[in-house]
Amino acid sequence: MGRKSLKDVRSKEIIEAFYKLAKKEGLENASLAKTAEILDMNPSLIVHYFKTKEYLVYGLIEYILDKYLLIFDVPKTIVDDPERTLLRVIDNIFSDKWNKLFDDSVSYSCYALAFRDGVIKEKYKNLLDSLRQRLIDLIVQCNNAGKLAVKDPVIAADMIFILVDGAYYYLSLVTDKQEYKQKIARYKQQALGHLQFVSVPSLHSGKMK
Amino acid sequence: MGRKSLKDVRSKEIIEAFYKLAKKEGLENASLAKTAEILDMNPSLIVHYFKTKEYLVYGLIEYILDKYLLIFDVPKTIVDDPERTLLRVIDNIFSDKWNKLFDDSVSYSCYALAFRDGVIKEKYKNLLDSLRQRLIDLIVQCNNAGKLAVKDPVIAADMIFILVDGAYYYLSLVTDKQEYKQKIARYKQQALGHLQFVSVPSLHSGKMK
Amino acid sequence: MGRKSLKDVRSKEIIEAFYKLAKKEGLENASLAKTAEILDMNPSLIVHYFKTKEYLVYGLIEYILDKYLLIFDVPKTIVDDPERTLLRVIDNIFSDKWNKLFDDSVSYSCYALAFRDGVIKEKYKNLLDSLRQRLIDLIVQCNNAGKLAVKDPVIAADMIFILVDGAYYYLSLVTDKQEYKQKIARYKQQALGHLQFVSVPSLHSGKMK
Amino acid sequence: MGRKSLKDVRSKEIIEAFYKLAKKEGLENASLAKTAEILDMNPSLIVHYFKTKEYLVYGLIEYILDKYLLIFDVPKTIVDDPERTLLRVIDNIFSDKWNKLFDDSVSYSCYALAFRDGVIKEKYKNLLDSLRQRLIDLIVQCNNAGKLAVKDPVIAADMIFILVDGAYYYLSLVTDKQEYKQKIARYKQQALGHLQFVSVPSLHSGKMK
DNA sequence: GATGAATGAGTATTCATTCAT
DNA sequence: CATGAATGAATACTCATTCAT
Repeated sequence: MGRKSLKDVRSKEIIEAFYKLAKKEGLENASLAKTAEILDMNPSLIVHYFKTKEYLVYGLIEYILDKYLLIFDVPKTIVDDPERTLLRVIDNIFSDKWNKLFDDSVSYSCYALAFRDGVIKEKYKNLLDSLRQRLIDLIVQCNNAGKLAVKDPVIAADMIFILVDGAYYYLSLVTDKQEYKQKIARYKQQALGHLQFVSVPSLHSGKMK
Repeated sequence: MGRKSLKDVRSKEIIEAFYKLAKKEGLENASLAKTAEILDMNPSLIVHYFKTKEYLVYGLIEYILDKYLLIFDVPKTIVDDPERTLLRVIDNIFSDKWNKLFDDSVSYSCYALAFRDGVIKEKYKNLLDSLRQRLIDLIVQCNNAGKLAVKDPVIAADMIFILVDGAYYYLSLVTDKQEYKQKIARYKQQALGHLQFVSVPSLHSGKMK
Repeated sequence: MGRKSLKDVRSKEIIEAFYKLAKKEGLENASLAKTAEILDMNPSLIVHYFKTKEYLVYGLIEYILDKYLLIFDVPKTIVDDPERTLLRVIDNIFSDKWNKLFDDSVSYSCYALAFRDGVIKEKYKNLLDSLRQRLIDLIVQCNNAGKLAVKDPVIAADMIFILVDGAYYYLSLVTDKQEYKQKIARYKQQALGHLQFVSVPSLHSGKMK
Repeated sequence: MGRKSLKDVRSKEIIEAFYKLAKKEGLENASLAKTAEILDMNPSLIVHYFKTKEYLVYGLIEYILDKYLLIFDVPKTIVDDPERTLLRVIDNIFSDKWNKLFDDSVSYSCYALAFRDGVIKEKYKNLLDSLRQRLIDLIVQCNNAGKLAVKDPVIAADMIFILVDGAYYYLSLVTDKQEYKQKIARYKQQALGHLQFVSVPSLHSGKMK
């Protein structure tokens, strides 16, 4: 597909610097000027690439939302086994690594923007729905393979994500490691409860990579 | 000696104007200057009462968090009946009025602040925990009254709030009224599922006001 | 003379706090508000005592200038011996203690004010002239006592103070202790050179307290 | 690439306006905003060139200190004659023009800053020392040319500048022209006294321009 | 593609001061 | 005597953006 244009490279560089900055100082304090300083470039150059700050924020949000899709990343070796894939996805969601992928402050700040910016709102809605859709697909596959007996995969997927979002909302405030571990395990169990396994699965199969 | 203290009155006035502004333009765009303009007062007067913007934000957050406790407001007539009270609280949580009490943008923006400000973080943690505690108390009362048979009220209360927070996270993006209604009903049902009613309660008692 | 009025006590308290503040943050950054905070009092109270900031500054300057007259403080035991008194005064001027009496930053800042404020200018002029006059008086006494043979006491006194002011101007920048000691000794010697002693005095007699 | 750099030109323009302002209203009342207004430019442009007010003050101090070196400016015609050059330098120092080069208020205000700002302190120390060094060099040249017989040029130069700084400290308060003239002449004579001329020089050669 | 000049609006905060109590 | 309310002007600085080169 040819080499990436300088524009793409630069743009990503800028977005990443902007994200880093937002992580450190809060999205509301992340400015073009500071971003440019980090990159040792002229602020006008950022404008050159993004036209306005608004577009840079859009870029940031896409950058963040893209990360969400990583929950569905599973080792190639299990990709053909829907049950193990599904379990691995659930593992991913409730893993530490997953939680660390996002900066809580930036995430909620971006989410807050959705309510005053239609473009952002749509991006988020699309993401949340496509996350659900992919989970639905997985459940259906498992159903078809006789591994699951989920009556309404749409509802099941929705309930699982409701659980996940509510779980992280609370967990993000929990500092005690023991408490955190205990609670996340419980939430995960609840999530699994929404999937009717035909036989008890080899739990945590995802770890066998 | 000294002039009559207007501190409480004025402070509340300012916080409310600040909140109104944040609702309209976003928390990150709500400034002391604009707030003062709304109130037709000098910006320095706000500083006189709040010292710095930070403290005004603290004030705002307390103002918002206080509203959360309104879920537990039930008519005096049912306050002695733990079962009806509990049902009414669940009704409150999933009611439209409740949802409208909060501005989503401001809520998530404030929540985002918790991750870079220990004081705010603590305020939120305290709130979320005291919400849970009050629900636990209610459940225990119902248990004692023989209306519920909840084995672990702590876990039940936690699970219900996880559900609520996750639910509103998603619902806040749902614009279609039909879809909204349908989903919220399902989430409510799930919440009720965490409470083991001894006999089927007269549902939606909350509507009897 | 009765007891000191509260007004005098308070005023002095305020001036001292203001001086302390100016020492720490610079005169240009010393404000009524900060001064009041140090004293844990209401800013309006300072205004109550001093009417405006200008008068507080006048107060500060008088407070500082009064300190200058301490050079002429000598032990009672030698006050009747003009030669020993004179030597002691010279000692005082070039002593460490003397130098530490003044904060350089505040001193020069105050002096700078003299050029845009007639009242301050006059205060300084009066001080510098009265310092000279007192030195003149001492020299004349010594002349009369046959200890000195200074032809023109007026010029001698003036030259000594010129030396002192120039010396401290430079010395205030010298951080090396060795260099400081060496230079101040030389300047003192120069100052003494302006006084024609009839017989070699017992040097540093001032230390014999 | 990039626009033509106006940095040097603009910076000087700004510093000069700032100095003018400080002369008129006092350094402590000289603000970026007022400076910008004088220049009919936006305050943020000053920040563009100086980053913070602190750096503008540094610029001002350098601007002032540079002026001091003008004492050593002598006509080309006498630059090869060390004795005449030296005399001319002494003339410069005690000339009216010299005195008028500096605004007393701004000078002492800047000097006051040295005691709370290491950078400024160093700048001043460097200046005072390099002034001394240049005078030392001149004296040594005169010594070598057999015009002077100064035993310790280092001390001589130091003493002369001590005299100068002390002299101007007092003179800046003297308003009576007659008194001023008389005193400055005396101080100059004292300064010359530190230089051992082998033969009586043609005094005031500096006036022969 | 990149830099620096320039703008103009905006920020939180500080200040001295006045006035009512 | 002392406090707190209130003002209005001022501060340094930041910001996103535009434009010339």
